[in-house]
Amino acid sequence: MASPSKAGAPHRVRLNRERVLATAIALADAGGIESLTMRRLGEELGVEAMSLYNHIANKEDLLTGMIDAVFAEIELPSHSDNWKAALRKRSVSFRDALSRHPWATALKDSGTNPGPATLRHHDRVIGTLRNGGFSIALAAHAFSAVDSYIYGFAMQEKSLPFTTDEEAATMAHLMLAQLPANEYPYLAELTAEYVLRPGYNYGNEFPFGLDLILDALERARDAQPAG
Amino acid sequence: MASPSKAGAPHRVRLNRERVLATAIALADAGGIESLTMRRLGEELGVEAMSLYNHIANKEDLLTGMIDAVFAEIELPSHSDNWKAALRKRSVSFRDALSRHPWATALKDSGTNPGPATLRHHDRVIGTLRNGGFSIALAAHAFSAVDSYIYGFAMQEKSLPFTTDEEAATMAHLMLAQLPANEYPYLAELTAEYVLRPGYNYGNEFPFGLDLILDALERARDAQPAG
DNA sequence: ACCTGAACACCGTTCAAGT
DNA sequence: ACCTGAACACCGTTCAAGT
Repeated sequence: MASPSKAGAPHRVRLNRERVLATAIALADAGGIESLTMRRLGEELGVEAMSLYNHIANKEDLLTGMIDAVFAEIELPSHSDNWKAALRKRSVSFRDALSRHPWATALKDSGTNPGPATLRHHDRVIGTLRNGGFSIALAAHAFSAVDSYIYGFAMQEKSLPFTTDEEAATMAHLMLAQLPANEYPYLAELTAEYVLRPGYNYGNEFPFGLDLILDALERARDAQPAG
Repeated sequence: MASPSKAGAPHRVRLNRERVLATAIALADAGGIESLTMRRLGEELGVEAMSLYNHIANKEDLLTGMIDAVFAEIELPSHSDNWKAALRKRSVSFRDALSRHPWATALKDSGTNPGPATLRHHDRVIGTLRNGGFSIALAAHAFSAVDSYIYGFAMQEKSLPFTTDEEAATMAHLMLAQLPANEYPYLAELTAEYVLRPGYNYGNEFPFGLDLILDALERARDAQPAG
């Protein structure tokens, strides 16, 4: 009544790039990246698919924008923390973001240019290392090592055929039953005695590798010739 | 002439699953995974797309088979080497395989079941760690850490918008020119003083992270309570 | 047993036409 | 300036029909 729009008429909020990106991300989160089509995205926004092209150049532009929006969610390394604590916090935040948006892991494809949030993120990570006493070369090595680990972990986590603990147990039981134990003895052992333990969750493996790498980087940093 | 097939008639080799998989892999290697369509694959094999369904269940089955074929290319860890040397060799071989078939990196999607080559590979890696003195839990940690790093590295490498050194230099110059140096100072520094050095190649970063992780795993192994 | 042609329900994207 | 309907060139997959 207070609204100037006619009663019963669909309250159509003006379309813009941000709303298109946010809705696309929500669709990909809910149904996987393969469920994100221009027609479905239009429908979700109460508009024909063709209207989307007034706000994005094409589907690749849409995907690039979605990736940059995910990077914008990552907590930047704090200047007040020391490099290791700062990098650890942002790494956990990075992995959380990839966990919320699993499709982002595989989408970093060739030719997709980094957006502003991505560039800011990279700049801050490198800055954290440089200010923490890393040489340029060692900072480049460290950046590559940590981010490779995070991306790869997120990808492996995504490729697991289960998410909850109960599903994992069911799945592992099933796999174990199918695995010829004499053909894959070590896999069978690991599944039976590790994966099938109550409370197992692959996600819990993340901190081990992260701290392994951060501790090793600290040693490499300390071993640098004094500059 | 010596052939029993009629002159001029297309020499049609009998279709089978292996030939379908091999041709699909060649197509994906050459033109990217998005260029692999059932119709194009049929054409390449001299057959209508519909005929493929006599040898594969559907496209997902095709992709699963392709992934397993990539795993079959990876050098299994050798029993004669010690765990570290064996794991290092297979890790380099793993990365090489992902480098030859970049599409395989992103394809490990949820729901895709591991094939026999994949299972054998996993079994041998875990076996190498167990025989090298790793507890079950530490073997699981180590497996996750190393393979996450390899996958993530391959993905980052794939997402670079260049492959050769000259392309990299051109690209970096371009990026540097576009980067507002006062907005992304550390990124600008790293690009100017590291990436733009002659001979830079992101792929060369691989051994640093790999050895960082393997050395750290050795320390973790040695720190285990004697069993 | 294997291959094919036609058909179905989808895609991303263009373009002229509407308001 | 933004939205739409019709159309184009594609997809994966089914099914009955051929050999």
